[in-house]
Amino acid sequence: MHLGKHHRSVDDKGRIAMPAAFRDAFEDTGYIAKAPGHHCLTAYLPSDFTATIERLESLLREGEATQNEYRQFTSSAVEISFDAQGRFRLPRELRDAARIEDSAIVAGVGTRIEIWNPDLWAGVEADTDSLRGERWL
Amino acid sequence: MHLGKHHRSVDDKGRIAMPAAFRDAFEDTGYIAKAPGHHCLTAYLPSDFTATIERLESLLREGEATQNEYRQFTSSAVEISFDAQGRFRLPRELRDAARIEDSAIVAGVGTRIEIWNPDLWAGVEADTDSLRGERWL
DNA sequence: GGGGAAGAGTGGTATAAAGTGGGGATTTGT
DNA sequence: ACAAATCCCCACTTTATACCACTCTTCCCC
Repeated sequence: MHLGKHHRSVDDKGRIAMPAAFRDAFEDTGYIAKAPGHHCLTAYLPSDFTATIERLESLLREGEATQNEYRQFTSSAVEISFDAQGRFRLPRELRDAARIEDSAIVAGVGTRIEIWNPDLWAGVEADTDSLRGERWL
Repeated sequence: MHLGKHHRSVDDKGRIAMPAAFRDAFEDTGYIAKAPGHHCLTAYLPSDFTATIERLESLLREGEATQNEYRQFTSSAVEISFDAQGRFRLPRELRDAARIEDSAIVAGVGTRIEIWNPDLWAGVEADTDSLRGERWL
């Protein structure tokens, strides 16, 4: 369970410090991919990533997902590792896809961790139309 | 598991640098063939290639594949080797088949590696109709 | 409350590796 | 024998990786 929102600088080499709250969940590596249909990235623990891939491959065999869907997800993904300071490197390709420049929001979203452009994240928080917490609080 | 998208130049000798992320998976050689039904090429590790051939031959015996299908796949395939810089040579025949000229996209697509004309790859990424990630994220 | 230690976040530099281009010898085919 | 293609080096540029240094906050412990 990942919780909390963290603002992080992104230096000119694309390095981002993984918030300490999330860091311990990763052993040495993790995976990052574009979140389909959203303007953000998703970070996965190794076990979560392989489970996700297997879910997608299963849908592919059943004809419930397309080859292009599979191509987009796998080809956007990268394996990450951490330096001695707990930072990982976000390739330019992924930074561009999520419009991330010199800072980012790393947010724990329950089952997953998302990485956002701060301005786009502000849009998430500004979206109060769909708030109907009375149904689940 | 092959992941990530890499843009590569193709020089006038048809040489392409295999992305370092994939290179280690190949020992000394590999195989490249036309991807049936798609406008791209597929690169195989030696073990994956023989497994693919055996799968196709099995389908052939069961009458689930045609001799022409078998002819097209096997005759399009070439064995590749790598120079000291990690590059392989893509024969003109295959470059023409995939409309590859002076640059290419080499993409890790989970179980396989694909080689695309950059413009045709852009079409893959533009295909958002089939994106329904909420089903497997 | 003050001092010190530990951890978190940020920035820079040096070294290694990856990617690219080209020359020239050798082989292949005509 | 000649032209074209292929192979084997070498050289250069860019990018990634490892390492080191500094600041700031937090948390103890005295």
